[in-house]
Amino acid sequence: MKYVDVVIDNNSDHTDELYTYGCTFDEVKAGDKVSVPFARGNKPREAYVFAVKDQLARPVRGLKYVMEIDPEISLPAEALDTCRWMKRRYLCKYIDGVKCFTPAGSRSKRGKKRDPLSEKEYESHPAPVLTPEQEKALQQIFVRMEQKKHRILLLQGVTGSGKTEVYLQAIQQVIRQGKTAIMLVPEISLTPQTIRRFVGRFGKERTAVLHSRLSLGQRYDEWMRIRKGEVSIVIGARSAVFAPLSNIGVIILDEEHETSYKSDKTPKYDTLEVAAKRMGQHQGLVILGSATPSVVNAWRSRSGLFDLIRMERRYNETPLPQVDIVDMREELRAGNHSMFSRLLVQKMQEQLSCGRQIILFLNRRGYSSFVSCRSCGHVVVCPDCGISMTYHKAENACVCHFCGRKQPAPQVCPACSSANIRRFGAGTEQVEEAVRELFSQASVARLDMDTVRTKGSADKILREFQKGKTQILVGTQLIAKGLDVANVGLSGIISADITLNLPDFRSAERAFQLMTQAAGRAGRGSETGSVVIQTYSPDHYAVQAAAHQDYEEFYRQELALRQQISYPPFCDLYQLVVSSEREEAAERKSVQLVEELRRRLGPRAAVLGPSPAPMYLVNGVYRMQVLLKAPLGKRQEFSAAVSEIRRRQFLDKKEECLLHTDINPFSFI
DNA sequence: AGCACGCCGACT
DNA sequence: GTCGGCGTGCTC
Repeated sequence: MKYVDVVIDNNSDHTDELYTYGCTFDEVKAGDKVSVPFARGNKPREAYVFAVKDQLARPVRGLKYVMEIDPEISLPAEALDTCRWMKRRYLCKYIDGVKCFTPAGSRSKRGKKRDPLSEKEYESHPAPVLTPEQEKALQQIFVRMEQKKHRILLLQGVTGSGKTEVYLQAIQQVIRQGKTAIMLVPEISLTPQTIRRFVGRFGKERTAVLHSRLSLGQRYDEWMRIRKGEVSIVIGARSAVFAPLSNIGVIILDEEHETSYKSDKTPKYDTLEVAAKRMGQHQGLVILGSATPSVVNAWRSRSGLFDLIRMERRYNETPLPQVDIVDMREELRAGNHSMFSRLLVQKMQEQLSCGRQIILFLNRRGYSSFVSCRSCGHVVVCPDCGISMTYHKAENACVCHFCGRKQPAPQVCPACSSANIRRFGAGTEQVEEAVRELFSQASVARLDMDTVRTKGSADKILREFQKGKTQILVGTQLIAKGLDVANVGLSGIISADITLNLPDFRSAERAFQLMTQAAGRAGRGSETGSVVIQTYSPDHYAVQAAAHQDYEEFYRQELALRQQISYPPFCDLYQLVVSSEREEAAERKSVQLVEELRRRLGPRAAVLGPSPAPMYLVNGVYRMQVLLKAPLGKRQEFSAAVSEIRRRQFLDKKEECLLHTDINPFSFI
């Protein structure tokens, strides 16, 4: 007879603990999925074995027994350890962590193969000759691999420096050593071309691809292939960091700065942290790649926490584009009220006349960003979320960009019935319209979440552009990604201010990354490209640094600011949201939370709030926000305090309040 | 969360 | 008497 500690698959905070059962199956091992009788009805429930013991540490009243062991699903010990760690780190439940590691689907009933790569053929491309810089980067990686110690490396390489080839050969080396690898890319770059490149190099037999387009069944089958050791490489988006590989040698995060590496739903994990936790147990490497690293990881790589490898030359030695900043205040003074500066129009004409393509960025979809009454000042606001609604001309509707709610655009002011209702702030829809008017002979396309939804895949729109069928492409930052080599002579940023002025401490970082990426799209062929950045803040350091393509300059200034006002990387920032259907309860409980935090963490702890959350009223739930800054090295203590407060003061449903926590969120909205 | 238990009012 | 409303408390 064995005894097992299990986690019940029950989505409740109240059952988030280890339950001890007897087990008559001697083959039971930690990680097994089992079936156990639970609660009064003794209804069979799924559970996961976290520990196996030969004796009970203390007597258990009413001990029950494991009914059966699922022969299909079993997690490696390392995964269990990562689940325990996730519970502490992200204040989630055991089962939330377990769900990350287990497939949602089930075995195919008819034993059919559901291989997502089965139909296609993949050409194998031999490894190209490396540039001296790539060779050097790779050697540094190999040296780290030889040491067989856990290490995190930041590969900071300018756009076009050939980072992907370095990843490919690093993976090759890991496989030669008989180990496995996980290659992570942002969902948006998980295109057929990317998949083709990796599968083409390593062959589909040894590669598994995990992405959001897979069906539950396909995902299950891929999971089984991985778990059985049939594959050596897993390529996928964020969630692939949980791939059940054993003997992992390296986990690579390409475009490390992308916000999609932070999960936005429970458990709100940071992919890099999970990768580091797993590789700590496997004694392997984590490689981060970016042309514009996040300030946090740039700092870690410069303070010795991570290793830094740089690649500063473009693969084909293409010169950097020429960047012009246009001060839109001066355009106004000169009587130009349009959204295009004179310089941008002139450059667009030049490019069109010599047959080159143009991309225009505006980081806001829709037609107008808000609708407001000129008589009384009323702004059309989403009734569910309380944020201003965006006008979409194609549908003549007001759309909430947070919850997606759509309603007809009002003809008169809903508050005072005045006909003086107007739309403000241009979006991509309006830019597209204006471009068509200004350049009626040119072919124009738009790429944003709206056109992706209605006009087929982003891939299709991008392909048309790459084939040269489209001359001008208007879009949000979606086009700053996926777009690779094309005949782009000019890249225009319609308004750098939208990103720059977001209410978030990372807005400058985002704006810099966006501008740099946009600049990187121009002139990737043989000729020098041109970039125009339009802004009302031409002297802002992020704009200046982007214009000079100078990452270090941006980093230096941004880091100084972060230090001054204590933001990451100099602290961990906790977003705590108290929510309730009763406004009064949310308010009272959030005040109590602040007092409790101060009492436990001392008066010097930086507790900000409570204040109404950015989305104060969402679907009938009121939300109060408290921000908490944990100084470096205090993370565990602060997390434990928050966890304890939640357990003692928010678990009882009489409180009518929930406490949501997000540590270092990527957005506060 | 989900489910059984139980205490109370309404109805055959 | 007994059916069923949902408030309460527990789950190895």
